[in-house]
Formats: sequence, structure tokens, C-alpha cells
Amino acid sequence: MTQKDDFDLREFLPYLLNQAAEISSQSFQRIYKGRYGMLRTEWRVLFHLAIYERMTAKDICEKAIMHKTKVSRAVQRLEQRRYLQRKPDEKDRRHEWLTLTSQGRAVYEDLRAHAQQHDQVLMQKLSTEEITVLRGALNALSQP
Amino acid sequence: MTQKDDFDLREFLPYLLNQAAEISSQSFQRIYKGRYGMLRTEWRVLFHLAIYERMTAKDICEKAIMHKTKVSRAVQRLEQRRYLQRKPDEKDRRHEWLTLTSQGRAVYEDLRAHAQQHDQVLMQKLSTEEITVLRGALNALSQP
DNA sequence: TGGTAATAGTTGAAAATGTAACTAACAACC
DNA sequence: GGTTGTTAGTTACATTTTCAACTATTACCA
Repeated sequence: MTQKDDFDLREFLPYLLNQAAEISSQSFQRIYKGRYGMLRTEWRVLFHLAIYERMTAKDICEKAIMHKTKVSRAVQRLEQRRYLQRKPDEKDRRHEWLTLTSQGRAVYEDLRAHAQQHDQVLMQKLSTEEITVLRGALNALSQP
Repeated sequence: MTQKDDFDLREFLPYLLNQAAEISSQSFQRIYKGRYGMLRTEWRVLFHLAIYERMTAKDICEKAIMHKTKVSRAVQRLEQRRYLQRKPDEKDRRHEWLTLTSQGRAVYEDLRAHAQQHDQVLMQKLSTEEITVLRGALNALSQP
């Protein structure tokens, strides 16, 4: 098992990004899955609603870059658990406004605390300088 | 839809990493899926075998941080398409050595060219400085 | 030696995701 | 006002992934 040609997988950005995303997501996954049986799509929707307060599914699709069927199903499950409420728009009944219930906000508060803690641990692997550049670069790469 | 509390999702590393990984993977996906009907697990296995020449499934699991069932199924599909060969280890018949066929290597060469090109496009969004720091940081975060 | 534990890899069922087709509501244009 | 086109969101079905249980082979150790 010896390295061969000049192309180094470990310099290929999509590969590297995936690897880092995968690993750094795992311990956080244990938290939301373990405590609330939630999926990745679900905490993402939950966090967006907590931060933006009031969104339609479409808004979430755009902000979170998730496909509408993913969002639709995550919303369904969050609603079943009474973490959010839907309210159709009066003017345009194609839109549904989504907001968290107090129960949903409580779950968010709990997960947010863990998220911040988890982020601290990750950042210990990096210098302040690196963190700044990393965030900037990731944001740049996230623009399609 | 107005931003609320102090916690900014766009600073939460697992979120950012995922976003960037997702987006930067998509256009490459179109290539391997479009040209060879391959899945993400499959190109990853193919690339590892091309670079390391000779590995067991277990080696791939560790290098690529993939679950063994994912690897097992990717290997099956690559074998069906005659991109790789299996050869049981003489000393320890639990191990199977995997190597690419010439057909598999040809596919790799083609995809590698596209990968490099794709990487170039991604890197245009960043400065040389940023790229160096980004790679370093991603590698650091990939250590579990 | 024999019995238990460990390891590499596979398989089947359940869960999650992707794709495309669908419904319902509105918009635009004649 | 009616036809056609768009948009938000859901659903059905096929494809992937996950999880746990399984086989086969080797290692350990009394």
C-alpha cells in the first residue's frame, strides 16, 4: 500500500471537505440523535427557525441549501413532535409560515449549548488565525 | 425572517463544513455520475485503489473513513463493472487484496483529470494563502 | 488440543434520500 | 372570465445508507 502518482487525494478539496465535515459532524450527531432522536436535516431546520423566528419551507431551502423534499419531511417530523407550528399565509395560501413552539425553543436552547461547546473543542485544533481564514474560505466555497 | 440571538449558524463549523462540502461535491458528482453512473462511495474507493495500488477493504475503511458495509458494496459494484479485482491473501484468507484492472485505471485517469480541473475552479474562489491554510485546517479537523 | 474471542467481510431489513410526478393556489395574458 | 404558466409544498417509488446479525477464518490461551 504505497502512494503512487502525483495526484494527492489529500489535496482534492471536495474530498478534504467531506472528510472534515464527516468527522466534525459525528460527535454532534451523537448529541442530537442521542438526546432527541433527531436527524441532520431536522436540527438544521430547527436551528434556522430558532434563529430567523419565522420562515417558510422555501426560505429554509434557500438558506440551508437543502432540497425541498428534505425540508418537507423534516418539517413533518418536527411538527409531529410538537417542536414547530404551521400557519398558512392569509394572502397567499400556498405559503406556510413555520415557527417553533416553546417546546421546540427549549430543545434548541439545549442543543445550541452543546453545539457551542462542540465548536470550542473543534477550534482547539486550530489557531485563531486559521479559524478566521477557514470560516472565510468555507463561506466563499459555499456560494454556488 | 429576521436574525435573532447571538449564536450564528454561519460560524458553527460542522454546519459550515457541511455546506461547503455539499456544494463543492455537487459539480464533481455530475461528472462521475454522468460519465460512469458511479456513486460517491465508488469514486472514493476507486481513487484510493489507484493511488495506493493494493489495499484490503479494511485499509480503505480506515483511510477513507467509510463504514465497512459502504466499502463492501462499492467494491461489489466496481467489481461487476470490471474496474477492480479481488485476490484473497494466501497467509490469511480473511483478507482480500484489491487492485484496479486496466479498465479501472483508465476510468481513474479520466476522472482524475476532471477532478483536477474541478479543483482549479474551486480554488479560483480563494487566494493562495487561503488555500494553504484551508488545507491545513481541514487536515487537522480530519484527525478524529 | 479445544474452546472462546477477535477480525474481515457480507447480507437483509429498516430507515433515509433522491427523483419525478403530483396537488393546490395564484399570476398573467388574451 | 378562461386558458396557460408558475410556485409552494407533498407524495410515491426507486435507490442508498444504516444497523444488526451473520459466515468464515485466524488468534489467544487454559
